[in-house]
Amino acid sequence: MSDKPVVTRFAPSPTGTLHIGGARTALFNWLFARGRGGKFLLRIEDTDRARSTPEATAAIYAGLKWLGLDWDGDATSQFEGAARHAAVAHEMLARGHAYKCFATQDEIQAFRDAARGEGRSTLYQSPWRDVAPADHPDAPYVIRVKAPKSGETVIMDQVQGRVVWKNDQLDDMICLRSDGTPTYMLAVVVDDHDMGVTHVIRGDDHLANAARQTLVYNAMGWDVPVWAHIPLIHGPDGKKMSKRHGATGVEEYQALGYPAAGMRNYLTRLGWSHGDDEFFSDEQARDWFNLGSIGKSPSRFDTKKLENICGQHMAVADDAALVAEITTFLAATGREKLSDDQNAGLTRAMYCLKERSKTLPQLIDKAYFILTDRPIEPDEKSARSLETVSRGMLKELTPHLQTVSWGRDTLETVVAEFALAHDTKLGKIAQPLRAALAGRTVSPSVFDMMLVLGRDETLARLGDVQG
RNA sequence: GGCCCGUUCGUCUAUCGGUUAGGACAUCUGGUUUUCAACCAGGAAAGAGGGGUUCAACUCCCCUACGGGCUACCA
Repeated sequence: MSDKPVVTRFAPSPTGTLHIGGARTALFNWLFARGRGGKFLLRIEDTDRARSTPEATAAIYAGLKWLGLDWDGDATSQFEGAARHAAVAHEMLARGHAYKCFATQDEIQAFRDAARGEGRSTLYQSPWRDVAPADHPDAPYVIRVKAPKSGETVIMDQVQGRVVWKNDQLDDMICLRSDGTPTYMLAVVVDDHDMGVTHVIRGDDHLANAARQTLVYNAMGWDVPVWAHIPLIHGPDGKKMSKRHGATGVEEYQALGYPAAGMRNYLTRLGWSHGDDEFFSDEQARDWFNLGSIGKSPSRFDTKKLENICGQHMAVADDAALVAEITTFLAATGREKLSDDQNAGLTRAMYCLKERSKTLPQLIDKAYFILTDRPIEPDEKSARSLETVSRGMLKELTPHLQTVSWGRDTLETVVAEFALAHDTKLGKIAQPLRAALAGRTVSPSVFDMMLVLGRDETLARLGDVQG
């Protein structure tokens, strides 16, 4: 069983956007499969017709695509397998591992109320469990599994270890509803089995379900998959991540401009470790990822660390890839796309932009000088460094720039000597230069801007502010 | 209520019976600097509490506290 090719799956229910916790679950499944030459499948758990929406399904696809988590084959719909699920329920019935229960929901509710009132277990004990078919009424029924009354059910979990339940704690859960539709508990097992899933990696809110689902595997005589129940991601206050904490959906992080590579790295490291390694490539993540190094306790989401990791990824990213990522970012956030000239400029400037930004918006902000055309309209802050004295200095500096050879070293030398000759600090001349070139107080180095802009454009911008 | 899971610096984590309990982010102090980012040097910062087991426990066992999950004809 361990030498079978790995098959993992991500099985979200389409009732909202792709939650950050779901994204990490998907990521772990993807990493595990991709690192072992296995398959990563996507199944949409849409059996709850009332809550499932096509928009949510689209959001899940979009979120996974943004994160770069590609799945094998087409995504499947759980709902479409309803007939197959029902057939399995009836097969369990035929095998004597399930039974028809004619209890009404009112009867069950009354049982639970009474049980709770008396402090007994609220697990429903159906009176129909051992009733012969000949004595069945002609009435609506559900199909329940026959949970063993004694002994125990053991889950060997790659993250949680060995977890044991006394069988009398397991209820005869419903597999087929009275309207003939399958419940989630049945459908997951059938689908995972039919899809050949070898490793079920999911949130630990499903840990207890694993025991109940084992009943179905056993009833059908199917191999139980390898389990790995991973702890949930919490907000900064340790509570389950929710809207109160700010962004919860991956599309929000995309809109905030976190690069996907940084997001993957951060999410991978959240709850999983490989010694002291914090910053790594996708390739390393795939090679290193394993189930045994997943932590057992929930981890808190830390935006500061996310930013730090993202900054490191941007700094080493390929220039063209970053330009492409910015293009999709602008499109995804409904902003105007860049012109060919702007794209070319951005590409030329990328070397000095990427190492000073942690998010895409920060990078775009610093790229202002290359994305804007003359005449530059200085913002309020930068305008302050363009008073009379500064303008005079720029005017004096200009001739020097007309003749110098246009290279980083020579430019630095010229400006430094100019500052020295005027008995002033480099900063005193750099700020007005920055204001003239970028119209902002924050930008790349003035020398980098001059190089990227070129001599003509630089001189033109300097001329613009000299009045 | 019942069952199950968890608990190392503020945060993410390393450690898998013997360490001055390590790293990273954040934070603080210096330095560098042309703004931002970065960089260099240094500081502060942790084993929830209580019992065991052991020559030795963060590490194994038990109890308590706290946090979380499940307990649906939801997924």
